[in-house]
Amino acid sequence: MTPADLAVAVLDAVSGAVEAGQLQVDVPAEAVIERPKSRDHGDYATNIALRLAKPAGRRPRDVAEVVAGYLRRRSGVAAVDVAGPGFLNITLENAAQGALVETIIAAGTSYGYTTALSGQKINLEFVSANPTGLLHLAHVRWAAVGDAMARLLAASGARVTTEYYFNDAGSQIDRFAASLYAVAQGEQVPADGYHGEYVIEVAQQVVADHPGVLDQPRAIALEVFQVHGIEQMFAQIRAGLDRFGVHFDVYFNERDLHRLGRIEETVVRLRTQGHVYEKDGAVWLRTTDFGDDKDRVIVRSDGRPTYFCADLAYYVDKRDRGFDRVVIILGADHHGYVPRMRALVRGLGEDPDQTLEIPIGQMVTARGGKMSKRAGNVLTLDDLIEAVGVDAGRYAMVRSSMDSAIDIDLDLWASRTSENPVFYVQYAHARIASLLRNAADLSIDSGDVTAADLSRLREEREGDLLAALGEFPRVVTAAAELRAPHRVARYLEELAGTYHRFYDDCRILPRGDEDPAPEMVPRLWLCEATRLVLANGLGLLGVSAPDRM
RNA sequence: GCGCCCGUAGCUCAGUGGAUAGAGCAGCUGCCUUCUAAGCAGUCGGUCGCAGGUUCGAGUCCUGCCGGGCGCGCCA
Repeated sequence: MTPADLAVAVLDAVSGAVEAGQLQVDVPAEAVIERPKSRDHGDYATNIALRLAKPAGRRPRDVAEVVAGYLRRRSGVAAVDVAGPGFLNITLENAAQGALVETIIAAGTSYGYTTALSGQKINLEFVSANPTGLLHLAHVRWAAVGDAMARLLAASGARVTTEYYFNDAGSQIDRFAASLYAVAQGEQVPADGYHGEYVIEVAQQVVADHPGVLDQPRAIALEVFQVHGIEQMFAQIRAGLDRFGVHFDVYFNERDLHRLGRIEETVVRLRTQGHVYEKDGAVWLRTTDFGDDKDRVIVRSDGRPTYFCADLAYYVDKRDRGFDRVVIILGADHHGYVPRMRALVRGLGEDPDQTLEIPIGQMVTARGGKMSKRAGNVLTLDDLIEAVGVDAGRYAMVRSSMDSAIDIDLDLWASRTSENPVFYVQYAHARIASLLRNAADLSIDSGDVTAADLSRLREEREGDLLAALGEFPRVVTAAAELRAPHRVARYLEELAGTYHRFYDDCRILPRGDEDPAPEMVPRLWLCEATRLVLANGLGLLGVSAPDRM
């Protein structure tokens, strides 16, 4: 019996009481089932009586007694106690608990997947770094978090498209081209230009690919450096993300918005809706009508649209492509962008609470390891991969809440010790894989899971492990709904610990020439179920689940 | 000045209004001739920044204050 099954049972009990006239209350849509921290409080607990007491006009403990009476009749439920202010503490029968293993084995790699978000078509944009530099730590964080989020949303039934917005037009690009040109000519990079060794490398490559470029007039040379410099930067960025295991469904070029007239269309649409005015030769959007703290320029006095204007057109384009939710992960250094974007959505006559979501992630720093000089004084994606590897890099980025600024200790994440959380989790997986190999070497046949006597799983540590495994689908759903992949990582760390404690307490394979214990087969299935959950969870984070370490 | 985020054990951080606030690391004490000790057990450690409020119940929600991070451009 899973917590979800139990929630249904609890609601059925409430319905039964209502139908029998013992309770006058609307049956709620959901019941909260939680795992009590203390084993004395049963396998599961629900606060349903506390929630129903007020609408029912009864004391919480009275409601609890009534519901408990019905719940006790449910098969699989061994005991129901009313405790404290009115909690129901529920103990399951061993067989009902053990049956979870069968559920997990049957679901296999899709255990944890739900339909919680089915019907939602979500566009998830992240990273979107300008092709004027290498990806640094903050970009890496959004890459890891965004990719995990995409996997979580998909696992919860949403249709997800991941997208990287590629700014290949505008003043930053011009500055980048000017920097390349200056370097190629052996001149000083302009003060507002780009620095770092990578600028020199790119400039040299452009010159190598286009030998006559420096003999061309300045305007033409700048164009060459711009087009091919961006091309190279973008190739490097994509290659790096590839190595990191992050693959976008769509790489969207800002240029296409210009080329296809989408920006013009958007300005016209906003003008028609009366949210636009002219001042000082520029075109302004009256975002203050919709909660922004100042109005925003969308077309500059020289006639060029602002980046913000392109962003508006991009949002409209996503909506036109049929996405009912536009999610954009941004760093805290861009959070000022949120109110104006929301204001725009209102200006278009849509409700930003329904269609737009901008999770803001706090900044990342790193210490330890050796710092790279290649990009100036910042740590790049490649530096991180070199320092700690892909698995540890991704895990380090994804295990903390986006709301927390993090400081990555490179020495810790590079270490192959228990200090390193990713090894702790991966080790549990490898340990199980090793155990299952040994079982195979001993020619042990576990048969079919449906034939195993799973009611034999009645040790306390077995119960703890079963309960932890039962939590997984809810953890995945919550992580998806709250856009909080770190919850999966924390859960896996707990699950790994619960497994290690089980392993320490419960012998599985026979020693020496002992005969196999009757618990052996059910325990082997319990191990396999745990291995599946660890592998599924790590998979959602984009981290490998090794069979050997 | 205004806005967003953070403040929880010595350190790094979990904790979608529920019971006695947790984990890892660091410190101390134990456990390997048999399934991976990259593990486990025990122990030490807290006015959940401060003060009010809402609630049967607040680390969690509201208000104010203190401290830190990040923003507030016809840059992104």
